[in-house]
Amino acid sequence: MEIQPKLDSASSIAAVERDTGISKDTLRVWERRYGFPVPERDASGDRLYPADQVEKLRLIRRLIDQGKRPAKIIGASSEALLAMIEVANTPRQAAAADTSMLQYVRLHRGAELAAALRQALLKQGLQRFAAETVAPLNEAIGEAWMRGEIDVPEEHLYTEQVQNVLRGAIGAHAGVGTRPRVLLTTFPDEEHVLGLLMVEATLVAEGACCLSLGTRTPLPDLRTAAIDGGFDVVGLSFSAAYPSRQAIDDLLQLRMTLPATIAIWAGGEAVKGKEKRLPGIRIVSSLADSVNALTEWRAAHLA
Amino acid sequence: MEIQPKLDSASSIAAVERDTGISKDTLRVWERRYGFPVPERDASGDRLYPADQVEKLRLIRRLIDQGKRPAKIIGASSEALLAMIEVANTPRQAAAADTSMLQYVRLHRGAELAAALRQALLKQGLQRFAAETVAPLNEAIGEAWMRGEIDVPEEHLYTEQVQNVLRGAIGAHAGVGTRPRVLLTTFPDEEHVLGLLMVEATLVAEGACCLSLGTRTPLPDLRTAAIDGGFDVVGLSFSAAYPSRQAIDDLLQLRMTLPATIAIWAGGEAVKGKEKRLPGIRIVSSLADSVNALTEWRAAHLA
DNA sequence: ATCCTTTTTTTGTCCAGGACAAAGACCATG
DNA sequence: CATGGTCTTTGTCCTGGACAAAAAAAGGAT
Repeated sequence: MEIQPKLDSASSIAAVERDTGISKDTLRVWERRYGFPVPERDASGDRLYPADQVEKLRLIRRLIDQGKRPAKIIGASSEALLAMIEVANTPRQAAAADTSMLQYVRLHRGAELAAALRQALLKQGLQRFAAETVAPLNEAIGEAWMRGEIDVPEEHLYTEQVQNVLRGAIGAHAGVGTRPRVLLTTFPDEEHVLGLLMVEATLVAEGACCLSLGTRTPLPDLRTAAIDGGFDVVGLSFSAAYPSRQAIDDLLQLRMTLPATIAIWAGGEAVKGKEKRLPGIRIVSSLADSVNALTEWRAAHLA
Repeated sequence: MEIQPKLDSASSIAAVERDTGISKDTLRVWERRYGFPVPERDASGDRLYPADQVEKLRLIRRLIDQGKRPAKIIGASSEALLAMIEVANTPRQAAAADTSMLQYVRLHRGAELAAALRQALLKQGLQRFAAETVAPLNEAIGEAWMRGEIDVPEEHLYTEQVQNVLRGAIGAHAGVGTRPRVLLTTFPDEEHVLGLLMVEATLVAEGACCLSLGTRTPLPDLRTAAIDGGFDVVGLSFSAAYPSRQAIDDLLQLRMTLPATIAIWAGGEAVKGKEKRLPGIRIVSSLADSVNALTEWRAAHLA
C-alpha cells in the first residue's frame, strides 16, 4: 500500500552524459561490448540508468582519466573501483600547497577559504599570490580530485572563491594604454578558467594591458578580435585534460591565420616541452616564465 | 603551383555541434528532412561542413531562439535570414541601459568598459549597481544579441568584465557568520553565471552570508552541500533560455529532497509568474524582490 | 638492456534510417 | 476572447554496423 516516491529516480541517457562526461555513443557501445551499464527501459524503450550505475560510471570515468583502460576496469565492482582509486594514493607529497586551505575546501568552508586567500594575497602581493599560493593549490586540488578525496561541489566551491579573489585584484590593477596589449582566452574545447586568470594576474602585475575573453572562443572570432583590437600578443591556456595533439594542431592553425606581427604565447600541461613542434609560438612553462616572455617582448619591441 | 592553405577548412560534425549549439542528431535529421545543411564528405564518408554552411547554421539558430520554426526558415538564403534578423529589430527601446557601455561592448573596448563599470559601482554602491546598471545592461546585451548586433566574442568580453567588477565587490563585503546562510548555484543545464552573481551581490550587500557554487551543480551534490553546510536557503537562477517546464520539474524534485527547514528561492525568466505551480518555493521576481525575500525570512526566523 | 619501428588490439566517434513523444500550431466549441 | 482537442512539426533516442586514431604488444636494431 506504500506509494514509492521516486527519490532516486533513474536518469535518461542525456542526463548521464551530462553528469559523467561520457557521451551517449560511448554509453551505448560500452553496453554492447562490455555488458555495462545495462540500464532499464521506460515504456517507449528509452534507457533509464539507475543511480547506482551512474555512480559506478563516475568512478570509471575517473580511473580512465588516470590512464586505466575501459576493458580492464569496467567489469569490476564499485567497491573494487573505489579501492583502485585509493591505491593510486600518490606517494609524492601534496606539493607546497597550504594544507589548511585544502582542508577548508574539503570541509566546504567557503567563508574561511575566502578569508585565507585574501590574507595570502595581502601578504604576498598579486604576483606571488598567483605563483606561490594559487598555482600549488591548484595542483593539490587536481591531485585530490584524482584520488577521489574531493568531488564536484568542492571543486566548484574552490574555483568560485579563487575567482572572486583573483578577479577583484586584477580589476584593481586596471592598467590602460600600456604595452604590450595581450589578448587572453582558450580554445573552444578548453573550459578551465583558472589558468587564464593566473596568467592575467601575473601579467597585469607587470604592467601589461591584458584583456580576457574568458574560455571557449571560436577560432575565427579570436582572429578578428586580435586583429581589430590591435593586440600585440594572443595568450592561450591549456589544462592537462586537453589532448596534446589537438593543442598543437590548433595552435599551428592559429599561427597561420594571424599576422606575424602578433605573437602567440601558449601555456599549460598540454604544451609543455613541445617547443620543437611549435615554431613561431612562445611556450610559457610557468607563471614566472610568462614574466620572462613579457620582458623579451619589451626588449624586442620597445626601443 | 600554389599550395592551397586550408584557411577556411571544413568542420567535423562535432565541431559544428560545439560552435552552433545544434546537436549531431538534429544536424543529421535536418539534412534528411529539409535538405540543409548538405555537407561534403571526407575519405571515410564523415560529414565535413564548409564554413559558409556553418555560418548559415548560426543564423538559423538565432532565429529559432527567437521563436521561428525550422521548416519555415531553413530554405531561405543567408541574406534572407540576415534580413529576417534585422526585421526583428525590436521596437521597444533598449531599456534604461547606459548606451555608452553598450557601445564599448560593440567596439571591443574592454578597458573602457571596465573603467565605466567601476565608476558606476563607486557612484551607486553595490546593490544599486547590480539593479540599476548591470541588470538593464544584461537585458540590452541580450536584445542586441537577438538582433545580431553583437556576437560571441563581444558577449564574452562583456561577461568577463562584469564578473571582474562584481566579484571584486562581493569579496570586499565578506560577511561571515550572519544569517541567513544562502547557498547559490544553478541546475546542471544552466550555465549563465551573471544572474547568480547579481543575486549574490544584492544579498551580500544586505548582510546575508552567501556562498556560491557557481553553475551546473548536480542535484545530489546540491542536496548534500545544502544539508552538510547548514544552509538556511538554497537560491537557484534561471536564464530565459531554460525551458520553463524543466525548471518547474527540477525545482519540485529538489523541494522533495530537501528538508522543509531549508527554503528554496528561484529567480529568472524561466520561473517568472509560476508561483501557483511551485508550492513551497519562493519565486524571486527581481533583484529588489530578493531583498524582500531576505526581509521575510529574517522576520520569520530571527526573533 | 633500451630505443625505435611495425603490427595488432582497443576504443571512441560517426553513419543510416526508423520510431516516438513532447511542443507547437491550428481549429472548433463554450 | 478563452479553452480544450486534434493534427503537424521537431528533437531525441534507438539499433547495429563501420572505421580511424590511440594504445599496447611484438619485433628488431643498436
